[in-house]
Amino acid sequence: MDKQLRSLDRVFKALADPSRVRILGLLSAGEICVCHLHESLKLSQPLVSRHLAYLRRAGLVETRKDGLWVHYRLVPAQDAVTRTLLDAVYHCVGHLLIVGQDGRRLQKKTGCCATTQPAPALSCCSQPAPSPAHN
Amino acid sequence: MDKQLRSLDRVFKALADPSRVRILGLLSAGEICVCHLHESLKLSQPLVSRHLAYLRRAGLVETRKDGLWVHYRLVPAQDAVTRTLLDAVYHCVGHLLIVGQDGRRLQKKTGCCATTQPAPALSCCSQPAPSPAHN
DNA sequence: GCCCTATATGCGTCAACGCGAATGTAGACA
DNA sequence: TGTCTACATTCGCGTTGACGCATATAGGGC
Repeated sequence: MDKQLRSLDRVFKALADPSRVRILGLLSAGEICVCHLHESLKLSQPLVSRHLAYLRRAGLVETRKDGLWVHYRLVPAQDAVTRTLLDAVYHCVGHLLIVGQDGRRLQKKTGCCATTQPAPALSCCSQPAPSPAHN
Repeated sequence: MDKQLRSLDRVFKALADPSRVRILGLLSAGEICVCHLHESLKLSQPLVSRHLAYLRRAGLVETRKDGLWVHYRLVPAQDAVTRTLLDAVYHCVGHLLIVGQDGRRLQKKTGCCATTQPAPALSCCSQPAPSPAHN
């Protein structure tokens, strides 16, 4: 298969699961450790860990180890085309109500290992936004 | 599951296959009948038909019957968020070399039932573009 | 060394896909 | 009515993926 197409396909396949989309929605605000992810998403730890492994294999996230904790963060897109795509994806995911709820749950847990800043303002897409992440 | 999330998930799952991505790449230039699609893509007719059915179920394409022919075209996104996303997707897909090749093969067949106009100029994403669709 | 916590990974099961091959259906035309 | 063309669908098989459950690994503190 074409190399470009395979690369794009990896991205789309990584996005083709609602749990992974929610994970990316949280990560688009900054790096987060696994325990905060699985608590905020109300998903089991092995499930989140496997989805994170999938995203890692797809090249969408990378890790930073810090003692017992592993912090996940988004990987900046390599080329301009992918960057344009992922910008739009993360932007749109930020509009999801459920991601806003996840973000609010995350903020209540934050403090020990997350360095999440409030989600960036989403100005375009004139749409009833979930007024993300300000509980 | 959240309704918004389920809707977005349908889109991402529809994109999670290289054949469907190529189909959408061709359709982003205008409506095309099934026979031209499967010839341009060099994929079997049943295979293309099934992927088109998948895209139809996902709400990404719609059909127009014209005698024996069935013309497929993209469905405009319902809400602003999805529109932003799909604009970026179709734009990026248009940058794929293989989609440019598909488009050139399509142009050679066009004449009887396709109303394909040359792909719209892709100006952003400063990237070695496939200089799409001008054989 | 032991134990605890955070994370990752096997294993088994079930459902969803992807695809080729064959077949079905529907419209056009004689 | 028969036939041809364009398209859709069914069947069968192999692969991938999502998930729960259990278990392994790895680092920190004692």
